[in-house]
Amino acid sequence: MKAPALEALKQIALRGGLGSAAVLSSRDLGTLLGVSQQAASLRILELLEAGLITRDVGGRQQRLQLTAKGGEALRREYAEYRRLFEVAEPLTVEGTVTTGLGEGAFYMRQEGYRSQFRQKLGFEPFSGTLNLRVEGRDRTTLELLRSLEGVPIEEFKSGGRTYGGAKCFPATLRGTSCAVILPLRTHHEDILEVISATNLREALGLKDGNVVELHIGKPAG
Amino acid sequence: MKAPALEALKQIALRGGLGSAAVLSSRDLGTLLGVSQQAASLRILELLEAGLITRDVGGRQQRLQLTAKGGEALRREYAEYRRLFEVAEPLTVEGTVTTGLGEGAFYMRQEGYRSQFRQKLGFEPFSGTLNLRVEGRDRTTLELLRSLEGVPIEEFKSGGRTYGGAKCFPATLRGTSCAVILPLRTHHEDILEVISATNLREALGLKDGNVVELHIGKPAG
DNA sequence: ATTACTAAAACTCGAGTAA
DNA sequence: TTTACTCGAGTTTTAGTAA
Repeated sequence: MKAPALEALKQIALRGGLGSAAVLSSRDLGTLLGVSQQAASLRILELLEAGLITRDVGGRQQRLQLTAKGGEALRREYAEYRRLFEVAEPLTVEGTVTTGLGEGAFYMRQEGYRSQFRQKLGFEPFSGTLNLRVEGRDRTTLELLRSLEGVPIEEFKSGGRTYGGAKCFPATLRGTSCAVILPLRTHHEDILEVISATNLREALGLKDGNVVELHIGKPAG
Repeated sequence: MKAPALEALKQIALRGGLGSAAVLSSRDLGTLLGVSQQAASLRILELLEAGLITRDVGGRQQRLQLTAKGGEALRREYAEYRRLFEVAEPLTVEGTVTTGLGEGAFYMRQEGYRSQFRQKLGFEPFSGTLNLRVEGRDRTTLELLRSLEGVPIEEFKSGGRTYGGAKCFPATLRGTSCAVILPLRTHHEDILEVISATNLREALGLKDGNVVELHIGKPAG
């Protein structure tokens, strides 16, 4: 997609075309873009052709609205900017301590994972995970983490079944170094699993409902 | 600024040119942008000309780095995308209490402003402003605010001079309701001015260097 | 008032190439 | 290898104008 078209798409979205229809003449769009009415008219035709917007030319005032495809195009662009500004600095996530189903501990006992943690994170993990529930705007940060590379944990087979891959992000929790682990095939839950060399719950005296800040340091792109 | 130049600036930033220098030949930049080496070379010259990047052509490998101006340009763009996808939730900004030059207090004594605050914000403002310095990633939120409408404060004339317009955003600071005021003709400083019915500095016992969280509630698009 | 066509001007691009 | 110039081809833009 060409840059001028994306710019036009963004302006239509800013004028309300993302969730609803934006009333926007080609002259006004031209003014917003700093080009002529004719050029803006062309932009609109291009966007229609590419299936990024729909139009309703009701005599006097045309109404422009982004399609799902158009919204996705903007979201991809947005993700690049987020990567630029949110990843450059350490990420902080606030989470509420919760008790999981115990599967975390089951996976943490598998040697196929343990050896990778030793090698790639540099510590022998305690055989249990600390589950943090993430809420509100911090969920955006969780989504961002999912889009980053992190430290790859490879999948492996053992005892006739496959253990899926994951990615880790070194972090600190109340000064204790640890790591966030995200399964590659995630269910997009709002839960962060934290592993550490020690039993974080005991070492830090954490109870269900406690709110903690997790600092995720400079993850790789 | 033209869209292709912005695109090039973004790619340089994504390759590490935001905080540090990106090693990036014009051929590689061309590949990233989907244009020829020659066109990418032109882009670089344009960005240098506009003062958005600096370059260090050390023989074999040129190093490109964004200037403060270049970083700001990207941040403004980012703010527009955030406006599209994130405005639904209340904004939180962290700021450090600082002492300004006292012009804030001068403006706050002008009846032309005071009457508008009474009418539009519903309180009689204390004749002084609390200056908060905003740093790091929160500067993006400041840009986002600048791109929003807020409560308009009209310009007016008095005593032979013109007092410029501004916009306000109702907010709370440590539970005390207040408002952020942004001049329309801003110098893009990293300072937020906060007004309130009370002397916030005294009422909350704030001193220079104290860090406070400002919650800006659901600003209008 | 709109949108959008035509034609010409103005740009931008990439090939060739120099340094 | 680099970067970046010239120049012709192709593309985009705008003014004029129709519908």
